[in-house]
Amino acid sequence: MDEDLNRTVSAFRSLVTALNRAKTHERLTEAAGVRLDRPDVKILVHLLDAGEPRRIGAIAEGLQVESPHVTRHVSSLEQRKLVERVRDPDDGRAWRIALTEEGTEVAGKCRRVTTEWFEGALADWSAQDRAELSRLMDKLSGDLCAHLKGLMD
Amino acid sequence: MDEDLNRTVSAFRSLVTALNRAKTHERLTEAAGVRLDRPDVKILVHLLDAGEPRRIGAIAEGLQVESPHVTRHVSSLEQRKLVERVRDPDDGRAWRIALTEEGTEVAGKCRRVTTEWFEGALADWSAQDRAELSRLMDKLSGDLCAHLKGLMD
DNA sequence: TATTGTTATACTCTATAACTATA
DNA sequence: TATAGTTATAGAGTATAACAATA
Repeated sequence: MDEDLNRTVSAFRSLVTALNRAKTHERLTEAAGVRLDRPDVKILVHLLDAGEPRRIGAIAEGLQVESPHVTRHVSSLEQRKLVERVRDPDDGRAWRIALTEEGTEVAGKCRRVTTEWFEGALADWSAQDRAELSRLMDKLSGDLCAHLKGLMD
Repeated sequence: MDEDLNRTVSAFRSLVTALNRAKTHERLTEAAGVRLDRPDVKILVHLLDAGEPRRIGAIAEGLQVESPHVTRHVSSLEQRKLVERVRDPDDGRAWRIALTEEGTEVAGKCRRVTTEWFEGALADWSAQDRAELSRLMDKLSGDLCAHLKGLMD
């Protein structure tokens, strides 16, 4: 009977529920001043975090979705000039998806909105608690993702 | 430039990505030995956490979804005898959704699987880190949910 | 007529399967 | 013929709108 564990899981569930809400995404795009659906935002922010152009398969792997899904959204982002296809330097016959200048700006705005939400929530926290949260969340992420990956094979 | 903040957000995103994956839900239902879709599981676990029968509107509010969505899934769960409608003690003309005995068992299995994933990930952690994670995650959940709720009006 | 829930409908998100291209 | 990606299709998830019921 681990009370800490239950509280952790339950708090995590509440967070996910609040952040996955449709209205939450509306607020995000409103605040960022863009008109993008959720997969679009995920792909742009993923590319921004990666810091370099990535192949379709790598994006799908990173976002844990199937590649046709990525293909469709990348095509639409490409039409809107937010991403473009560039040659893969490691493999001349392949392409990578790169953020355009505008895409970089839009991705930055979207990422910033989420970050600001966390920032707002943590505003009254001590520097020590913020540092501890960061350390433990990062550790949890690493350990839980590894644990789950182990279950998938 | 808050490095802790970025790490917190980014770790959180990874966790959500891994847990929202379609295959993750497959593993959950496999491990629990049930055949339920994601909304079904969410509703059952929500009722179990609540510890008492709840009205449709309250479930929708708790899960942050619209009520027609809850209506549909509750109807299907009712047909499968996992939930049943009982009179609202506070308001004789209204109904509440209650877990049946079997529903309680199924909900418990589902909740336990997720809890065990976290448990597995935290197995090597010190008791102190586990307690700190629980405290900080709970605090984050409260503060961030409140912060977001403030943005929704 | 205000509240709560339901029915009907449509849109968004994501998966699977079948196909294409390229080496 | 393996690999990466695309096209086509279908299913899951959730929202909106219109309606019904009950007080």
